[in-house]
Amino acid sequence: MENLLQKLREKGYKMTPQRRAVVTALLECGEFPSAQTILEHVKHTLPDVSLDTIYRNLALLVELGLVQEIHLRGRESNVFELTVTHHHHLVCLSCGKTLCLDHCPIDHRDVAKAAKQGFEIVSHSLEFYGYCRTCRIAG
Amino acid sequence: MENLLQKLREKGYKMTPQRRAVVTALLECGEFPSAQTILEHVKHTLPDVSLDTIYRNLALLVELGLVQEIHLRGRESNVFELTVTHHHHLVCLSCGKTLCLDHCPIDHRDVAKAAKQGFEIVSHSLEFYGYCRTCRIAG
DNA sequence: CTCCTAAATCGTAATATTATTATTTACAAT
DNA sequence: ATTGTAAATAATAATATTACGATTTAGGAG
Repeated sequence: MENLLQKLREKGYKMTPQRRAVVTALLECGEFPSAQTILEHVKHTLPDVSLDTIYRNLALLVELGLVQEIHLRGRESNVFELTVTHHHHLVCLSCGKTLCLDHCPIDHRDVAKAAKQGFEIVSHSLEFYGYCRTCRIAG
Repeated sequence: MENLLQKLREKGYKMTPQRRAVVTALLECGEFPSAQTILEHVKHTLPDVSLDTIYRNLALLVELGLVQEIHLRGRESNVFELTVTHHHHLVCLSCGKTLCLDHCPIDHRDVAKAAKQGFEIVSHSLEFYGYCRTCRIAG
């Protein structure tokens, strides 16, 4: 949280009760909450918060690298996770379950070198899709 | 296109005029059309086509690995591209421009090994975000 | 502490995407 | 050519996500 405050100040952003509540919700909601789930949690303390505020703050946290957004191809809404260490996810196309993958195969410097166009990479989004063991056995 | 017909047959899917028109549109629309752009192109020959059909066929083509979907973080709608060779994209967070990156740093076997959970990976989605040379110079 | 200003918020509207249902159609087998 | 069946479609509704405008607020400067 102190990390967050510092990053906000660096970029001229402010701390608000709503913003703090979104972070708290991410800490308390368990694994992979959606924007809706976070909204309901935040409403316990801030009943008038708007969904737009949730999305806006999540987008900001993603931009700051403090939160990871996970795209569940075609399924329900996207889900979110506090970034403890940078990592990626496996999404099962059959049951929709999300699994963590500790390993990140991306090196921004290597990619920027391959690009050869003066592009400055600041982040990336990567998900793997397939079938989990349970669904493979069932299917 | 013959490649497409074969892949469809393998999995029990059918070829329809709408499906063919979506592929034609991808060939003729220039770089990175959105679902809306493809809809308008298809309407020239099939005026009653529905947007749902466009999305459904694009999703199928993505599933078959024949089309790549590009997520433009927070900007307009997603865009699509026929897969000639598998590759990824750089998206500029300032002007929204999309650039191709010939190189793919992902090896499904390595990742599956790292996962160690019997997960079978069939595809992945990867985009890089940052700032293109033009926007960096502009400041 | 008060003022100032950019940032943030809420409420609402607009857009993007997916799901549902009844009907139609491709295509393989007869 | 006819038929049967699973897949595909169009129309519509539902949901997810983003944008906009008026108002409020955080937080630094005086």
